[in-house]
Amino acid sequence: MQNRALTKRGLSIGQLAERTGLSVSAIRHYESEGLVMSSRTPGGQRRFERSDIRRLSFVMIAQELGFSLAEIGVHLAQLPAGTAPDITAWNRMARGFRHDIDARIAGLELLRDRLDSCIGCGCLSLKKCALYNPRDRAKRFGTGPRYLRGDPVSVD
Amino acid sequence: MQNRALTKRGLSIGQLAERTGLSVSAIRHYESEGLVMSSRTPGGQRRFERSDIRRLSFVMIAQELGFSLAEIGVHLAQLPAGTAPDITAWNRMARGFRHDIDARIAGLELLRDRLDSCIGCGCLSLKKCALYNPRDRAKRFGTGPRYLRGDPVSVD
DNA sequence: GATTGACCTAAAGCTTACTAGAGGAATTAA
DNA sequence: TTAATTCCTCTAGTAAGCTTTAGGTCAATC
Repeated sequence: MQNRALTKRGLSIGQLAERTGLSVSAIRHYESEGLVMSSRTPGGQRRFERSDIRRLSFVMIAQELGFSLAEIGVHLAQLPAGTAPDITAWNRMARGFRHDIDARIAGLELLRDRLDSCIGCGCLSLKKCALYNPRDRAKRFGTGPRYLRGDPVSVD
Repeated sequence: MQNRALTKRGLSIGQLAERTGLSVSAIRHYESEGLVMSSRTPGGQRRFERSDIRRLSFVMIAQELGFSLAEIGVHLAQLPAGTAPDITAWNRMARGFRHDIDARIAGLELLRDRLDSCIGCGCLSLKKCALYNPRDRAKRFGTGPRYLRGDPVSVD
């Protein structure tokens, strides 16, 4: 099978995998999660658009930034599905995403600074420490169940 | 059972849970991962030190910053186990941790800036884009399998 | 001394993000 | 046309970080 050629209107899942560096199974998974869509050949095989390369590249970048697939999906939902989004659509989306990134970084910096002034200062009392104010806690990254309680916590 | 009183030399797991805001099961899990240690009563129940409150608080903070339990364990391993660490030990540990936080934030900022100049600029070509240089990719946060290939990726 | 609540262990379940394998059909190169 | 690929759909498994449940024990109070 040729690497470069488009398989008669559209990319096969294998070609898309090669272009993005993702595995075939990962792409199928992303499709099942609604991050990309595909049409089907009469035989039932997936065909993707060229613009899906960019879509999936965005997914990879956003993941590296610590966003979950669900969060990424929210942003991608702003782009037209099926057709190649134009510059305006991409830019609008990118701006919204950048906003989220900034918020995430700001949250990290805040926690870092608080850590500095609480544990780093040597007081060790942690009493009334800003770090333990649950209301201000930055949202956790990563996956898995997070049943962190919002209850006030007493620390010596 | 009294909330405030120490259960005859040491905190029970329930008391520790109450003080930290963690669940009992989470603390048991952390112990199984080596993040805290406990002694046992003649009857087999766990007893923790007061200093474990701070230890677990540190775990919570570090998690919120996006570190895995394994990574957190590496930092905590520098503190003496069983006894309350002194200010010097805490500060040494906090400095090392702060270094990791800074690295993490720097990585995020780098990716953010690259996103700006690649997707955000409107060029949409992504050709030779710095973001797709796998060597520079920041390590992903979160858990789960990451089989991101290091192969060069071709993007239209 | 009995009851009640806290605790114990061990095993299984849940979520996210995938991978791997089985069994079979569609494409494509020769 | 045939053989080699690639692709398809399930189903099941993996890792991290816990929770839940089951069946039973300990400890503090009435």
